Amino acid sequence: MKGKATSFDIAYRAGVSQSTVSRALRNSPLVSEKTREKIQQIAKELNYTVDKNASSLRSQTSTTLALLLFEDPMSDDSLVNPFFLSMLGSITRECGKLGYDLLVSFQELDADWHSVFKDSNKADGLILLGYGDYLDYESKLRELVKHGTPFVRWGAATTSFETCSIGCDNFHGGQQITQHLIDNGRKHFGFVGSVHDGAPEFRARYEGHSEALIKAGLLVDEQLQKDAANTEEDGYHATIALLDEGKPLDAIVVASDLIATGVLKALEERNVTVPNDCAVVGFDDVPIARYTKPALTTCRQDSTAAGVLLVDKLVELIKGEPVTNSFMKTKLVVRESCGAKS
Amino acid sequence: MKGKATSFDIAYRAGVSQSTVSRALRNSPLVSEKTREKIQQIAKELNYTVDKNASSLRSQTSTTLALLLFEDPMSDDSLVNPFFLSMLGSITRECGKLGYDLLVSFQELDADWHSVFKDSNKADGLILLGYGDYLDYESKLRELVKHGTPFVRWGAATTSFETCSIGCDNFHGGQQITQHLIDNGRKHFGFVGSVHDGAPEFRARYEGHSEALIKAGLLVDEQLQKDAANTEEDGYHATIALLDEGKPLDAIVVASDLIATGVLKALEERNVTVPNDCAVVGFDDVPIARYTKPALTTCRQDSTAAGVLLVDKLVELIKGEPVTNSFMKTKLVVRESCGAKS
DNA sequence: AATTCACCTGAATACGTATGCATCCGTTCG
DNA sequence: CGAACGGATGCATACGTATTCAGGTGAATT
Repeated sequence: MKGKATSFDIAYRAGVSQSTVSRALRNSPLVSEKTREKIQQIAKELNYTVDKNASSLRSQTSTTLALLLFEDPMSDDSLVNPFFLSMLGSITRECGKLGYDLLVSFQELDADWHSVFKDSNKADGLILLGYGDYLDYESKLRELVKHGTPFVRWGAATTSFETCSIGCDNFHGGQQITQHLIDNGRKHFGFVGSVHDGAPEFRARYEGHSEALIKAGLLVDEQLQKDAANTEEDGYHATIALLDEGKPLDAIVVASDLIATGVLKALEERNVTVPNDCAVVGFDDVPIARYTKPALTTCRQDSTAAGVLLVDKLVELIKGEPVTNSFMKTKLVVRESCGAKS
Repeated sequence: MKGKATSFDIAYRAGVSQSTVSRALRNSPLVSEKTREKIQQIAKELNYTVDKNASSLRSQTSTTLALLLFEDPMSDDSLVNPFFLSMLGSITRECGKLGYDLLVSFQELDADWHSVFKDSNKADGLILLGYGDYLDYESKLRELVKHGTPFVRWGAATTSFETCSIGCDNFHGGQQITQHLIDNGRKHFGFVGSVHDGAPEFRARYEGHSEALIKAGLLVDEQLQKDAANTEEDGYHATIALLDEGKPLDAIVVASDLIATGVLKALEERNVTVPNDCAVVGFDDVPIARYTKPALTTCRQDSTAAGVLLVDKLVELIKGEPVTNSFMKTKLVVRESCGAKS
């Protein structure tokens, strides 16, 4: 026995043909129980493993999913959006459970990722992760569809054509968390997070936020909405700008927890007490949210469930089953920064 | 042109043989520059991608690395050790840079992961990530070595046989951070983190810690060392136990940041002010460390550099180049919890 | 006893690429 | 002028598996 054992080695030892070995190992009903057991026994003894490349080549299916992470190229340190990271855990586990391998990679927005993975048979399907609707993002999705490549993505559904999107109801979340502040007597609201050219998720949250204000008969002041990309620094600067407006302010709704950390920093620097002077709420319920100075009240997206759902739906797609978009409920997590507990 | 384009399709269009196409696409010097350009041109037009399975099967090399994460099976929520998560980012990026695909998976400790990945030709080499020296961990490493499977791991070097380990100098780190507290006048030390049957990393940190105490002529009281696995909860309970000893205590050295969050929680509950009454220091410099109530003074392991190093070394190993263990310096990060800034 | 049938098994082939070996052509050298 | 040679290409094959198709056996049916 030199080199790795092949199905021929097993066949020889079992006194059968290679075909039978292949069938036995895949639990085909075509092979009798007795020979199957014998073959599987020998396979175990030889420490045999099916050669993935040969198997995939022959069957034209790789039993592998590819997770593509899109990210702001600027943040070239290892800092990845913590929300996506925590999804990664459950995606990985779910893949393992279903017997799929998982390929992980970062993708530049301008690269031709849309053809590489499927054409090269590296993966049977794609999981797309990343905030934002970048310039040619949608055109590439369209190409995937045309190409017949199975894929799922986290985020808002595209209305223009059929894809499988899984996301949380950002509009409702924005409404929910704003309503909570209103219920606690807050009246003068600011909003920090890009609304104009950023991620559509942020926009939806803002719209939900505005809706809640309007319903409560409160003012929506566009000057109190400050853009911020999904970083602590942007949150800091946006908040400084917000405070410099000099208008009354007793609550800030922030588009993400990560941004909110910067908001808190700015408020502390300006000696604005949270939550007494001003309430702050985030979005995502990232691990850090529990540890910020006043612990952050936020709107949880269940990343674990999301990861599982993404994988399950993708596998269904691959198997040719019809799949629909799916939206998850957000859940209000009340901590200290909203002042509701005092 | 039905289905995906193959090298034969290109050959036909270029008026050459499939062999020449294969060579041209791999930039072999055997093919003339003119035909090479022509072929690459056609390949681009056809949106051709090399079939990974066929290529790997033929060449017996997959240009893929596998990242195996070992983890306490108990924590079945998506919570992964944040330190490893942050390494994942740079590992992924470095793989991309070197042209390798990356396969990510969690592994049960008892599974036969040691044979699966290499034998099945899924990956050319393995990256092993996870604290701890579990029961048959070393015996499996031994098997990998015997098998000739290239692999690298994060952690302390095994002395018993040749492997490529990359880690930080935990002993030095423990010394360093303890010395810092001593320099700031602390005299009565506790230590929280498993030393007896846990991860060897924790033990090394404890030993460095003890060494610093001894050199300074301070007491090492074994009753003030409390075991804790790498979770917030364990840190909490260990600290309660520590306080219940009733001995004087003005500094706690903690084996990891994650544990330290639990330590802080316990101290707050018992109305022990940090850092005035008692200083606390962690280890790792996890993202959360910046956000704990008094921001955590800690000992940074440069996870970005570590990830790059792991990948680079593994690729060298795969290419048959000799590789040595490598240890990274730890860096003291002074924040608020040690009291040095007041 | 001849036919059918169900149940297993084996022979042969295809998946798409990479590579050792043979070939071919034009050039240079003795 | 024939031989030797180097550069560029083609031919044929192997990588290890999955699957189609064609047997082959024994039992059951007519």
